[in-house]
Amino acid sequence: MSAPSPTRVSVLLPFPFDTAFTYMAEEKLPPGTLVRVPLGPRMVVGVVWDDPPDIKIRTKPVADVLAFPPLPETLRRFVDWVARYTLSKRGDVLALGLKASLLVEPKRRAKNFSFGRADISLAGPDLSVDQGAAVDALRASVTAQKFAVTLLDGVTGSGKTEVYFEAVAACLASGKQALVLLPEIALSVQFLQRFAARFGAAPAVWHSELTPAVRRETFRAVAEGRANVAVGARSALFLPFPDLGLIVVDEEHESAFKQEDGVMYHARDMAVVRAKLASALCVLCSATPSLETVENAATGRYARLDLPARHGGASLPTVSALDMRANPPERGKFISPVLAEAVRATMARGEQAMLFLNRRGYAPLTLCRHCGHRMACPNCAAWLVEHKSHKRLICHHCDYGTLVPLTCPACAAKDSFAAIGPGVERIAEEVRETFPEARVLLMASDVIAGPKQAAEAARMISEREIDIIIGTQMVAKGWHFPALTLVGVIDADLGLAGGDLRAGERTVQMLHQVAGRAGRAEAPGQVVLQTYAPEHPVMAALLSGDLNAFMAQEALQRRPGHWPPFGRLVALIVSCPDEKLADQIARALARAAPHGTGIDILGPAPAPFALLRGRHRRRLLLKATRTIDVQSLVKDWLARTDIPRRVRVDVDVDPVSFM
DNA sequence: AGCACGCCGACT
DNA sequence: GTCGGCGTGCTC
Repeated sequence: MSAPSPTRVSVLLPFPFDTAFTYMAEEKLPPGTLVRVPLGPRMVVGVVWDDPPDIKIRTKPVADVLAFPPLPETLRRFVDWVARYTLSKRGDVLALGLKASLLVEPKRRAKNFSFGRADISLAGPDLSVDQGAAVDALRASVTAQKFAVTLLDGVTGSGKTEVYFEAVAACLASGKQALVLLPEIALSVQFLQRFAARFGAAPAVWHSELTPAVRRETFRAVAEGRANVAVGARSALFLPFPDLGLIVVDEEHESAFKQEDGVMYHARDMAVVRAKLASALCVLCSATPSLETVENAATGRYARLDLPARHGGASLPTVSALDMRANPPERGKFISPVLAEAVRATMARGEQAMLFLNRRGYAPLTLCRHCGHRMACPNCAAWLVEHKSHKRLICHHCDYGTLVPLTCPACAAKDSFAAIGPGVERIAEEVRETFPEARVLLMASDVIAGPKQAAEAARMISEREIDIIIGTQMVAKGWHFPALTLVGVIDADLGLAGGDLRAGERTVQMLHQVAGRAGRAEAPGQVVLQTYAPEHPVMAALLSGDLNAFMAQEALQRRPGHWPPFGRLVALIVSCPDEKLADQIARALARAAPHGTGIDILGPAPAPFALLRGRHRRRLLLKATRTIDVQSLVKDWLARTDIPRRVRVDVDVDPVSFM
């Protein structure tokens, strides 16, 4: 027996360093061990990493070894992988899971903490034949304990959730842990109730609004295996599951899975990687799967399960396009008389109607009738949006707010402002005028700010205290309201303008999801799309309900130019408070850009928000064929370009939003 | 990220 | 004469 002798250990710190630091330890510490180490004048928590320690550098000693299970190897490899893929620093990626969960010492332990220990002895629900077949297939995959990806494509209301709950049950029965990723946790009160009904307990929940104490307890419960199932937003991928058997990504097409700042990763894509590293099953669920996933299923990389019919005898809603050129609303109004009549008829039957407009506030533009001045944000290239509920003009990009001025700042005219265009507040106003007897509920993020309000809204609708719901995309998904039979889309064309690569795909997905709120029980559903372009392929797809044909058409358009998913994109966003300098560096990057077969450089062009939070932005796009290693290309590209410190270059691998 | 150091403007 | 602004650089 030899006495423990001091050794050097590599420690990755949750800060913007790509390299692990080397410290001196009393004895050998296995990789994954959590340690407290000195960093400059302070003490920080880091993780012993697998890199060889630096043998030359001067070291400080490890201060403390934390009593915590080592971070699993699969998580460490995942952190390395995500960093390499997104061109981020490994420390930044580590911080996604570690930050605010272990670094802070809570004053007291979390009260009423639920560990997320699901009870798998409870009986599952009665399933339809389709559901049963899908459950059997998923059970077989999850018990195989091998990496695989399955697309679960089910129409809205087909009971996808019940199906993947059975996959979760099978995973837990085999002694492994399960993770369910959802796009928005705040709205999942209904979801958590369904989970509790199936498993007899709430799952461990993970999202950005948790208090540090709850975060810490959850992190530990997952690491120790006491929590066997977690439900969370994208960063739940970085929880330290020692024995992960299943990842479900619900609403996999949702762009909310893409992190748009800091480490820019797509949680759906990284879920597949996490599953691969853990030899687990990954299930991607959607009624409107992304073209990426559809293509992976078509080429056989992913398995595919379909639920083509609604559950419990409900039928899919009928969809019609309302040509606004032939049926215009009254001057100053936005609801066509045809849609108003449909709302009236729905209420007369004692059913509920929902009007959807994906625009918050009262009016998206405030304009001086006298001189034409438009109220714009001083920090961003964006108009200020009037919010009557707050009596303010607000920038939706930086949260700048100001009172509506009494006189025009440009020409000093009094009371000269006109509200141009509708937001949901304005639609609510019109509805209250048109249907004074109706009980109206507005659902938008400024009114429904948290899970409590969302739950109360859901209760009011379920208990039939509401006749007409007006909402933004917050109402589009996940809800199940049996008495809701009419969905009216105020502006179906919104979102199609702008030439974004995925504008059509996104609009189809969102409107199909909203449409899916109608007629989920016995009473048949009806959807009315107000549009000025009823012949547009997006409308045609929604009318026919044949989304597969639409996606096939999308694929046909994207394939020849090697647009995603048939090629790869990397966006470089150059930003600087000084516009000239931003321009100059963007042009320097363009000159230094890589070239060769299969590589295209687009730009520099003003980024879609050419001014954001006081920074001028330019964008370059690298488009490459699938076999090209874009990460190395971009790394070298940045390395040979001189970038002054005041200029920031953000790299977005696989950008989703071009706005 | 955080913190120290450092060199220029308007205050007690 | 100092307090403090945040640009720059460093942390094993």
